[in-house]
Amino acid sequence: MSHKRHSRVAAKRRAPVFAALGDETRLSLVARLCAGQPYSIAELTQGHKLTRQAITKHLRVLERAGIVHSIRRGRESRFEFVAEPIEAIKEYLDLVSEKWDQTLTRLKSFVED
Amino acid sequence: MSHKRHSRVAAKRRAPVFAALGDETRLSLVARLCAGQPYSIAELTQGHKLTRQAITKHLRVLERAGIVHSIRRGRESRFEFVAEPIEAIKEYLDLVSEKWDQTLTRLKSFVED
DNA sequence: GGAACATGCAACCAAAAGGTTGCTTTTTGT
DNA sequence: ACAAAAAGCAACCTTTTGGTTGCATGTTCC
Repeated sequence: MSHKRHSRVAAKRRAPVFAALGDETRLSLVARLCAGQPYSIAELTQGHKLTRQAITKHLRVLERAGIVHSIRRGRESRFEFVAEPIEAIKEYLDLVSEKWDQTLTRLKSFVED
Repeated sequence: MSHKRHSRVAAKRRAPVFAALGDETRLSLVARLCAGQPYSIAELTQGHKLTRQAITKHLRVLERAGIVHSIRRGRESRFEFVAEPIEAIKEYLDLVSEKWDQTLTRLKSFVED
């Protein structure tokens, strides 16, 4: 199980994760959920100007991207944060930065010649 | 100029950056561009099944998000990578992870009691 | 000057996104 | 048993997205 292969497989799943984070409302949901406690839809709707149904849709988007996970508990469904997908794209962004930094370094040494 | 204020100002710009990365085609463009050299639209179109116009649109999306920057040089417009926006969302994701880790730690110590 | 190249611009199109409203179903608490 | 709470389901609407084709404009180079 090479690292390379791992990131290749994960590659297809990256765009949806970025896309899921590409919305202010969903970013604020993530901000609340990553604090740890699971929240019900009704609770998560609090503070937003949107309807419960709209929030539900956003939560499903996050869920499809794997960023969040829901379990029905009684009459409410509780959503909780899942760290892996975000860790994965962080690693990806690290690669991008690294690649860029290498370029800068190379450029600098070229100028210094 | 507090750190807090800096990230508050940047906050509005975060979602568009994530959104811009939420597409396979654009991710692959970023992957090419972060290697350092500027590329023309025609060059960036190579290897994609899409038309030049489609690629142009994707590049404009990246540009609006600040991830990329274009300068007209003669008859071609050369696009080059800009690192800041991606650095910014990396920092943001670090905060999310950190918040989550704190929760795990708190949870663990609770269980241990 | 004119052919070939690189883009820009615009109209158009289908599908997806982001919302809403309205109604049903499941659970709870008294 | 029943009212209220929480969520699911579905239809509908508007705007955005991702793509196309067709044509105009600006540059290069011989």
